[in-house]
Order: sequence, then C-alpha cells, then structure tokens
Amino acid sequence: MANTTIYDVAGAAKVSLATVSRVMNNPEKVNPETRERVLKVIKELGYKPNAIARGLASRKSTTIGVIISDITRASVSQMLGGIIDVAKKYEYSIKIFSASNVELEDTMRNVVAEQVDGILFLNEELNKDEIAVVVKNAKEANIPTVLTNVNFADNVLPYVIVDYVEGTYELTKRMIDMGRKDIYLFSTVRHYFTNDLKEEGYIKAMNEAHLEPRIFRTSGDVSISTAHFQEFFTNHSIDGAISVRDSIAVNFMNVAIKNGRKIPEDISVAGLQNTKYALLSRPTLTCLDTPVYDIGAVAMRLLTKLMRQEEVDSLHIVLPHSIIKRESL
Amino acid sequence: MANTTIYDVAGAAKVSLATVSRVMNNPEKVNPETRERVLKVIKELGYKPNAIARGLASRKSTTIGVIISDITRASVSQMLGGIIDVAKKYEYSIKIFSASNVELEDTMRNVVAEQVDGILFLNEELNKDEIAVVVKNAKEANIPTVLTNVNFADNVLPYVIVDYVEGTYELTKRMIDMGRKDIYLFSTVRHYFTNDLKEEGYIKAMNEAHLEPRIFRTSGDVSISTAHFQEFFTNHSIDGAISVRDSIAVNFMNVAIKNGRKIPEDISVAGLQNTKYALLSRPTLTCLDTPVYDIGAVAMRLLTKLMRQEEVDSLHIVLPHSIIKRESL
DNA sequence: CTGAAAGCGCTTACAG
DNA sequence: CTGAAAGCGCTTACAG
Repeated sequence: MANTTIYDVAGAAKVSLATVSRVMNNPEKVNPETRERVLKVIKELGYKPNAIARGLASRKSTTIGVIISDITRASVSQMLGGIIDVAKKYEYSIKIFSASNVELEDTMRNVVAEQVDGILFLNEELNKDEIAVVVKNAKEANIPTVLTNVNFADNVLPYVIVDYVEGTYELTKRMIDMGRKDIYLFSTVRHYFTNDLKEEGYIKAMNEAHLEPRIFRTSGDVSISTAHFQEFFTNHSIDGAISVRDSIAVNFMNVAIKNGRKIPEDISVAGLQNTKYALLSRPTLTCLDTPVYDIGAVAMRLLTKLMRQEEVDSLHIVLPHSIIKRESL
Repeated sequence: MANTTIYDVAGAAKVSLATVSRVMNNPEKVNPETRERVLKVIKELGYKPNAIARGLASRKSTTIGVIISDITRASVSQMLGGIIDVAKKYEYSIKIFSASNVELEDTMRNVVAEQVDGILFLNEELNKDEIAVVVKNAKEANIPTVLTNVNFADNVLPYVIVDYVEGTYELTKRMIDMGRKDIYLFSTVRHYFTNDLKEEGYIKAMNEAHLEPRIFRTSGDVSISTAHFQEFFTNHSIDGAISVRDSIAVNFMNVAIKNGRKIPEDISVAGLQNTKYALLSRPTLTCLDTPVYDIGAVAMRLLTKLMRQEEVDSLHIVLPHSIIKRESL
C-alpha cells in the first residue's frame, strides 16, 4: 500500500506541492479558499507528511533523544513518564538510547547521527571523564541538552534536579534531633550521581552533630542485601537507618523485625525516594520526597524552550523537596 | 558546527560519494585498497551517516515504534528493558509512543507517518473496537507488528505472551487443593487485557471445584485499595486471595494482618506477576511468575525477523510460566 | 498568493 | 570495481 504523498494531495487539489506544504506549515500565507480546498483533500486522502522527508528538508526532526542507563529502575521510568507527557503536548517524538559507561562516546555519536533536535541526559552512573565526553559531544554537535536528575559541578549544561544534599541533611538532622546516635546510611556498591549527593548530605549532618558517619554499601538485589543485613545484625549496634533506595530500607526493616527489633521504637528508618515501596511496607516508610516525575516533565519543558530558542528564566532548576512523615520515623 | 557529510568523506578520500556509500553498506563490493582508504578517512573525520537522509533514500529507518500506555507500570518498563536490549543488539532505534484509548487512531497514523520499520504494541487497555483500529492501521501501512503481552482472539497479528488463563488456573487450583473455599480474586476496576485472562483462569478453576468465583475490584492506588480492604473485612469471610497485581496482594496482606489475621495460616495469598514487591513483603508473596522482560526481548527478536523477512518458526509465541513458592501460600 | 526549482544527505540501479 | 545521475518526499528562498 503506497502511502499518499504531498504530490498526490497537490494533484487532487490542483495546486503545486509548495502550496500544500504551506498549508501545513504556514497556513496564514495561503488564500483561505485554496487552503480549505487543500485541507479537504488532505482529510479525504488521510495524508500525513512523511516525518523523515520533512526532517531532512527542514533539518528539524522534532525528535528528542533520551539517554538512560537502566529503564527498569522505578525512578527512571517515573522520569520518563513526565518526559513523555510533556513531549506529547509539544509534539515531539522520543527516541530512547541506553548507554553503559564504556560505550558512552559511541552512544553520543549515535544520538547525533540520528539527528535529534534535543537531548535529555538521565544516566547518572558517571565519573568525571565520562561527564566530559557528554559535554564535549553535546557542545560539538550544537544540540540543546538538559541534564535530568544529574548535574555537573561546573554548570556547563542546563539541568533539572533536586537538592539531594540538603534533603538528606534535613532528614538525617531530624533523626539526630530525636536522639538517635548510631545512624547508618545504606548506599549502593555501584556509584550513582544522586547517591553520592545523598551521602554528602548525610555526612554533613553527622559531622555537625559530632557523630561518626557510617555508610554501609549493599545491593539493590534483595537476596544479596538480605544476606548483608542478616550478617549486619550479628555485630553492629544501630538505632537509625537511612537508605538511598526505599526498597533497601524496606528490606532492612524486614530483616530487623525478624531479628526482634521494633520499628520505629528500637530503630528509626527512612528512605530517600518516596516510591510505592514506602506505602506498601509494614510499618510504612518515612521518606524524603523527590518529585521524579516532575523532574522529567520540567526538564522536557525546558528543553522545548531551548530547542525553539525561547527565553528561559534559568538554565539551572532545583525542584523543591519535602519529608513525608509515616510510621517508620 | 557543520556535521561532516558523505561529500566531505568522498572529497578527502578522492572517490565518489557512491563509493563511500558502498563502503558503509556493501563493503564487499569495493576494492580492498579503496575500502581501506575510505575507512581511514571516515575514522579521521569521525563521519557518521545522517540517519534521516539514509532513511529517506533507503526507505528504511531502522527504527521501531513501541506503543505503550503507562510507562510507569513496572511490567511495562520491564518489557521495555527486554526490548531495548535486543534492539540495541540488532541496531534498531526505538521510538516511544504513548496512546490512550481515545486517541488510538491518531497515534497509529502518527506512528506510520514517522516511518518506523516495525511496531511493538504493548498497550493492553483495549476493547474490541480499539483492537480493530490497530489491526487495520498495521495492515494498511504494511508495517510488521508484534503484539507484546497482548493477543487478539483471531490471531491476525503475531504476538508474544504468557498463558495467563492456564497460569492463574493452576495457582487457583493449588489453593483449592489446600482446602481453601472462600477464595477471592482481586482485580482492577479498569480493564486490562491480561487481567481479563487472569479472571478467566480463576473462574475456570473455581467452577470446576464447584466454588463460587468472587472477584473484588479495586485500584492500584494504595490509599484507595487500603480503604476498600479495610471495609472488606467488616463483612466478608475469606481464606484465600489471589491478586492480578502483586502490589495489591501486598497491600491486602498488610491490612489483613492489622486486622488480626495470620498469613498464610488464616488466609493464603498469592500474586500473579512476581515483581520485586513479592520479595519485599512480610511474609514474602507466592507468585505466578510471568517473564515480562523475556516477553519484550522475544517480541523484539521476532520483530527483527519479520522486518528482515527472515523465516520464523511461529508467529504466535507463548512463553512458559511457573509458580514461585514463598511464604504466603 | 502561488509555482518552479534547488536542495536536504543519502542509496541504488545503470553504464562503463 | 567505480562514477554520474536519478530519486526518496519534503521545505524554502526566489520570482512573478
């Protein structure tokens, strides 16, 4: 089934293809009567311009590239939810690129070759060198890029993020103010940008209170962290636990309770994400709330402005955080 | 910064652009020496062919469209994980299209206009009429389409799925064989294709055992289902519960335990997904395991074969399911 | 307001 | 094995 092209429309409406193109892109430039006639034919034929041809001719693909690491992580898919909704509103298509650290350069060149009009960079498993690769490629290709839930210290690229340092600091301080002394931070073995910031905020609060920061690294894999926590209880005293991931906090609570501890009486527990896990645990989990959907939505909105060269208030947006009080703290 | 084009490469390597193109697409057709020379220049200039132009000329975009409803649902993002991994391996790009039921026709035409080479259809909130829209558009545009975790009774489109009817039947039967009588199925108020199949399997098992099927519809929203379950316990007797979603099963257990019930002693509970929720509940949740990542991966693999017109063993693939025994049953 | 023509950056028969 | 040329389906100055 041959798709109808602009030529078919032009022929049926007895105008040139230039006029059909104008009807679609600059309708005010064409005589109302002609316009109506063309519009009618377009409708009859069910004509939709070939996005690829349009992209080549106009050098605009109205497509953005989203660079992620692991889409199955809840925070990533939440952010994508916000991105998708806003992109739809502004009629941009979305291409997904997954990039591991080793092939970052390759992926970036690939994204450029795919002619996206803008880039949303979500991958947060980066070190300094890898960050440099992203910046270099984005600048060279001259493609507007917004870092989403990531930021680079030198502020060379626009970003949308939450103040994880301050949020974690506040939550840790709250626990300290309740009289907790042996407060642990559960973090991940693998390094993530946001987790590093959370660690920073935790350490700051602990240092201020002259308490020793204790970071315990485990895995997001439940059976691994269960084993870690099981062993943990044989030789650590603890009265407070904050976890970079809610699911790890929930798993900790389960192990603690099976070891006879009472939560929150014996141990205060809190998460730093506010996912659905926090609502489905027993007791429910007090959390730092980080508006992940909003981060995606706001980043996409900022990107549309950048792509259209509209004025923007700020290239560096920090969304507000809050603490959601539940049963565990 | 002007991107390097095929002309730049041709000029620098002192060959025609046709030869450069051949080096990239049919290297065996060009003299090894010329080939090396061109390859060297390509590398030096960091040349990557413009994917849009290539798409227009070859009428192949090496892009597939994935049509989803809500990306934030765990099963959807898991499937996308499988799709992304396989697509990467076969060098296809992925465009995401979200479609609500009302705008399905619009979305389908949009997908066609974007010139994708293949379609993966994941949206499972469909009724008969909407299904017809998908089939019609896919056929008309002549774009290979694989239904992913959905299938249509008349088998007009290829699909990859799990036998939800049989899986749920087996799980229900297991509960019945343990002597449970008042077994409820917790399903959703909104209708999903797979949930309807699960209901069917449950009803079949109950009918066979001459027990009355009882379907209780609630929401995925925790506060709503908590209220539902709270009220539920004032006037229902129950000794078994199976839930189309793990998270709903977990929430039910929490409410039940707070109401003084013991699980699994008083009430056997099981989920029909096997998500991470099942590992993080107390007690852990026995589940029907549905290999969602694999569904995505296998569907994408099937689609590559269809797009390349390779031979396929079967257009209708049913992946195996199993029951994962844990503490709740 | 409208049309003829060039051009976007590639691929692909067709000659040679 | 290689090049000249047409063409993919559009957009966009440029004339008129």
